[in-house]
Amino acid sequence: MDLRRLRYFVAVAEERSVGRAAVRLRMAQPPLSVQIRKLESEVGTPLFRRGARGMEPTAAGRALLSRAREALALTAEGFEAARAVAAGRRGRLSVGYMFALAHAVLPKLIPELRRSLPKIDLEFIELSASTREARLLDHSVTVALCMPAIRHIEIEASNIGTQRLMLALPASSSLARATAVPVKKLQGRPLISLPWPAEDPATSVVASLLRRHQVSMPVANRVETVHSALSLVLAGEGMAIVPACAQLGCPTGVVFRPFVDADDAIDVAVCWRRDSLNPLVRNFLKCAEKVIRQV
Amino acid sequence: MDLRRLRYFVAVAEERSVGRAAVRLRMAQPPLSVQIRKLESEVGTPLFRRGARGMEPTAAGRALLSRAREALALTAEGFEAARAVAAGRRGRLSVGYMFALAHAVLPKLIPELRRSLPKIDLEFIELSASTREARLLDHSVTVALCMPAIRHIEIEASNIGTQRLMLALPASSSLARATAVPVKKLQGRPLISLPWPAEDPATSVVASLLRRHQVSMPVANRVETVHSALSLVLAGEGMAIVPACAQLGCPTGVVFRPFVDADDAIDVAVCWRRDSLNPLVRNFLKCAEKVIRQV
DNA sequence: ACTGACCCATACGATTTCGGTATAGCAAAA
DNA sequence: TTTTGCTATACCGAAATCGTATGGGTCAGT
Repeated sequence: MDLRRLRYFVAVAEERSVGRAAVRLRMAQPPLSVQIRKLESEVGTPLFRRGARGMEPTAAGRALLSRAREALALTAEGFEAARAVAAGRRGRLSVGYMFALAHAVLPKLIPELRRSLPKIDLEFIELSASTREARLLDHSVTVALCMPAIRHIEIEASNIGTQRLMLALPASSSLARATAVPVKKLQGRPLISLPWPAEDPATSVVASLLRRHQVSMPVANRVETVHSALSLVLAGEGMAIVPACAQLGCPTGVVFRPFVDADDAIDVAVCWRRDSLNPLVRNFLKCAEKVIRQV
Repeated sequence: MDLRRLRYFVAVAEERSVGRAAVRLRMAQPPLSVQIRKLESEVGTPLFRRGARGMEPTAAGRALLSRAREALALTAEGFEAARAVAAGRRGRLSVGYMFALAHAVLPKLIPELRRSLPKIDLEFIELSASTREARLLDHSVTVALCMPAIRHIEIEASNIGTQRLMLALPASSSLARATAVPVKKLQGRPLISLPWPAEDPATSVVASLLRRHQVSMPVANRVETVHSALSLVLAGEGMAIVPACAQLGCPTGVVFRPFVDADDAIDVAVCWRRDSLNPLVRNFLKCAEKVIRQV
């Protein structure tokens, strides 16, 4: 059961001649003739009818022929598939993303991925900040789109862009009349807080913004997602400080204002397991960087 | 692209260990290790992650694995299919039959064929006497069921049984009152003739029967099939001398009577091209002989 | 009928490839 | 650290493969 013999067999069957098949296979005729006979003795039945004008496959030969062709194609495809997977052109890529980035990023990111990596098996899952980390660690997502990057010993991250922080507030609020708001004006107003690691000043851009301006805002609510925060803003529970991209797909009745005296930004990052040697991660990063630049 | 390497690869992937796979393949571990590395260099990418506890297929390895399994199964099946075709257990068998045999033979023959040759691709085509020969010669049917055998230089035949000749006549005929009819009584009565080769006395059993009894019957009509003959008998056009099996499925109003003084019979034969080395023919013959004995 | 053309089969020597034994190298468990 | 359990490398003998030379059979044309 040798694949080379099958290749020889297919060539002879197609050329209906050992001599012509030998030319096609770039080899001499006698060894090819020997291989065909070996195949026949291995199968246990003649595969060709020999005539003075060439060889004609028997019914048994035709039965083998179609399967031999398939087997050859299948192994060639198997090799190609292995190479494609190794190069990150194929495989399964599961992306955990946060809702806040959905409207801003996905409509550009997904077409770009489909274009440059057409054969991959792509899956997007919306996950809250806390579950993105867990799903990354248990391998149920390959990469995560985060703001900011997940900080964890087993997780590696790459910043692919930034989003300016803006104040989200009800359209009816008196602060909404100005096109930009001084940070000081937030003093004492209730804040809808997102689950950023407030303990770590380096990552909590909101906390450091307020601290730098010596402003304190009582936390009115803690929510998991930017989307939830905006709902509570609309409900009049308070204000939120969120990335600019949250404007897209935001309910009417909530308006966004930049700060007069601050242009703090939050990092947009792609995160993945440090031990994930999946080359798709690298290709995904390239696409994501290209897309984020355009946002 | 060697099938042996793929077999080795599948074994290693399944055992997740070169050593255990070597045991399964009944070979030593080092050459197996070499073959795996050769496969990897041929594909151009690592297929396993080597650890101290064994080998684990990479994503690329898994992509190849499923296709390698299929390719192996396909070639094994190809070999088996070729053997089955050679042994006549598989293939396409197209049977041309005459309507007169349909009711008597087919209900027993077809189930027997399906039972003893379950994998063959079976086709039954009703053909008139003249077309059976043509379709046999142009390969569009494999075998033909005939009464009597086709005589042709390229066609071989095997008699598998006989059918007694009987007189088919209208129930209203005066001759129908007796349970058996003397041949002499047919003198001068119109005959519905079938296209048997009247020129050749050896094959034309009807002509020889009449000649032996020195009886002559004017030919009222010539028809292609026994079925047509019976229709004309019913229509009062004359009488027909037909094989006994035509009684089955015969229209009411036509009765069959044996001859008092003759028990001539016509051969039932299976015919096939002399150059058709199709082993299915042999197996078909066995089935047909078994079935005809029971009729 | 004979001859030439064509094609497949066989023989044999040279090369490549493969499998076995011995052993080194390496990482995790004891 | 030592032991254990893997895989990888080195080398040699055996087997398979390929190329050249040649035999043998069939068909077509003279």
